[in-house]
Amino acid sequence: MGVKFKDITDPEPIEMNDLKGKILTVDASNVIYKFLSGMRQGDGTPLKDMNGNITSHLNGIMFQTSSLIEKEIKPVYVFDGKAPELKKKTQEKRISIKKESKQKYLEAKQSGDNEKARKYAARTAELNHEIIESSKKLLKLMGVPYVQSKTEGEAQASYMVSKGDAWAVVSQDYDCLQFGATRMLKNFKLSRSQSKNLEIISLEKTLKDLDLTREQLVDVAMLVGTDFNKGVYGIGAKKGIKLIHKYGTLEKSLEALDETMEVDPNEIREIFLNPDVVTDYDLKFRRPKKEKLLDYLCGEHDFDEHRTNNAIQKLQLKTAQTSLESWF
DNA sequence: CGTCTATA
DNA sequence: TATAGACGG
Repeated sequence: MGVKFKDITDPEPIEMNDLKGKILTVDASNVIYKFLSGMRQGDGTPLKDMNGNITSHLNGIMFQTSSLIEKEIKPVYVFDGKAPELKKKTQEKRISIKKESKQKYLEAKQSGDNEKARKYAARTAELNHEIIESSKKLLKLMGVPYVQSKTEGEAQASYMVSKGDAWAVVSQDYDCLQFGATRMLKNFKLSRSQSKNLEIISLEKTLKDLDLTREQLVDVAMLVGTDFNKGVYGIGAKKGIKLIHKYGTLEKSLEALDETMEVDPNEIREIFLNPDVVTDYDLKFRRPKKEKLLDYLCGEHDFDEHRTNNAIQKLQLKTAQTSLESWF
């Protein structure tokens, strides 16, 4: 879920058009999860091919990415590696919520309550090996770059932005700021109220507004609670900032509160400030493999040929231009 | 979630 | 041009 920093950031509105020509890093598990949970029919059943394979994620990746590239926005997908040990508790909690949801989904479906069924079905979405591998295969055929992180996708995606190799990270998760992303885009989506509430948060502005260093922001996060520690009961973002302003560090704040932390703060600092990242990534957009895409999506997974061809066209249009750009 | 279509 | 609904696989 990330840190609860909604109240202390000051996002600025931004238009989809302003992203023209920009490379954006996207936490792949994040978007794939959204496709898996959102792209369902009335009773909560996801999109499937005739063999029963789930295809919601392939549909989402294909049609979202092609539309972005048509708008000259270049998404780079960043896949999760191994999560830090400290995240175990957060992960276990998620698994138990998933189990509960599965039960409630089955109950609702049994009783014919479609609305409830759909709601709980969305929470049962699972990013298994097959989902991840099929997503990577599709991206490769599309000519869209992806990066396999060693650690958390969010950390790698943020690192690439901090290096200036990408312009912003697409995320709903404030962790990106602790990870050092200079810009994060919130409410990024294409359909419906597109760009209606698209927002950008600047790390520099955030730190300046709050009068904190990034190191101190991480300390505030630990007081509030992160995916890696529980946080102090009763301390939210605003109180956390006051404490760090007053005492300077997490340790001194804890001492003043007469509180202790269950884990070594330095271990969490390391996760946020010095994550194990890949540095030799390749962000080149390539020409889509048209025939293989048609084979894969229409042949293997029963996608509509006309719609698929349309999307491939959008990919081709821009890749032609982007490869041309690289000559200058 | 994202597309296309109907409707005003 | 903007919004609502049906559908995608």
